[in-house]
Amino acid sequence: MNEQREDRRLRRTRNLLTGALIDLMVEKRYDSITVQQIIDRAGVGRSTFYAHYRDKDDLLLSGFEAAVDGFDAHGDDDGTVDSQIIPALEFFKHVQENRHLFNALTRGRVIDLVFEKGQDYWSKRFENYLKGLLPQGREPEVPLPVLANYAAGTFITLLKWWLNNDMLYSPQRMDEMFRQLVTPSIKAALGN
Amino acid sequence: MNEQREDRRLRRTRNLLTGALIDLMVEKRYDSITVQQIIDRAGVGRSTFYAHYRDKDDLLLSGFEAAVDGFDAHGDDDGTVDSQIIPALEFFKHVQENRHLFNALTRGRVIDLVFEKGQDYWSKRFENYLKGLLPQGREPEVPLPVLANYAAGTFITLLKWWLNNDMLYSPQRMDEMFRQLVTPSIKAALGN
DNA sequence: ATGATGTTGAACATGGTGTTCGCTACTGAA
DNA sequence: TTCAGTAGCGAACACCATGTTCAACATCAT
Repeated sequence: MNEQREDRRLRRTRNLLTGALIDLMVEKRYDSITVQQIIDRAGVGRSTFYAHYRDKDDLLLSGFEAAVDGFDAHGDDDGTVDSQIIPALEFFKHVQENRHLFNALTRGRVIDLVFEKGQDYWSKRFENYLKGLLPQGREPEVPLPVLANYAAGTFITLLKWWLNNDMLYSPQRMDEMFRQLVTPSIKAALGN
Repeated sequence: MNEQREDRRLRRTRNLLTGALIDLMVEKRYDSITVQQIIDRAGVGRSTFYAHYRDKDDLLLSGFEAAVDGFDAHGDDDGTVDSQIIPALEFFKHVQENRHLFNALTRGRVIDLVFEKGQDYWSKRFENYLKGLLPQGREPEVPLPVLANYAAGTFITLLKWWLNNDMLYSPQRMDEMFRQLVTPSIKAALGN
């Protein structure tokens, strides 16, 4: 009940701060942004900031988590090599919807940190998937961990390129490219 | 003549500082390293540090340039799709020889900055190369800029994986994998 | 109205940065 | 060997960002 309400002021303050940080990240490198600048831009008191967040990084990650919330892999199994494991289309769409945040992350040079986790996660899932796909007793031409890391890395690379080029193509096209690039290599490496 | 001499003390001090920074980067994140820690470890006076370098970043980049000096693409043309453009084997070898520095860069989370430049450079060269390779009037399935960025990105991804896994395989094997992964996709995208 | 909770901003302690300067120690050349 | 020139030293300093504390004020539900 009381937690339910959550006092609109709380949410308002957090939104102001997150918005100010994103604003600033569009303008300058993340490391060069000071807490003072954030609270000035947000019109929020200094102590209020520290009542909500431990430091600048905390604010950043909270904002990011909020934006990623509500995103969960759907796993539409259409039979191709990788669709369930790396839900590329879903993710491209999601990034497009939150382009403001992701652009800021890119400019602020924090995107690497964020995507690193994603790459690890997808790489592991993909490796398990490939393990099941490989015929018994057969050795792939490229070791599975490398192969999995390659696939996840390609996805991240495409995502970065897309963000750095004003999302020139549609999410559908990007997803298509991802598969066009990764599928031949995977098939060749697995030996069929 | 006078520049030739260069007082051994100068070089010694610089080596001490670079070494201390690398030492520290092996232990902790780059941003958490202070100038004080560097000069303590190096046994060098504070003012001496600032006489040589403008700041921490300056020291880092100088050290990196020094290590990359003496490396230049050989371009051994053996007829496969990419050997001249991205001299992967040469680079894997070079990284292995300077593994100390590259490991430190990786742990210090600065590697992204350094490789970003490399990826841009290779991507552009590769795009030009592919442009010449494509039959007149034919459209590739994946746009050339994306394709080039993909190839350069794959190389960087492999390099990072290699560094993060104790250089498990030989430079020759890594080079081989790079080609096994990239070649099928390139061929498929170019339509042959 | 009242208590609970959120906000404010000044003041403060702390710690890193980069500069200055008088002194010492070493170097290479004659 | 001598000596002028150069490099290194480190204490002291001004500056600035961080994160904490606190007393006063604002807002809301009941």
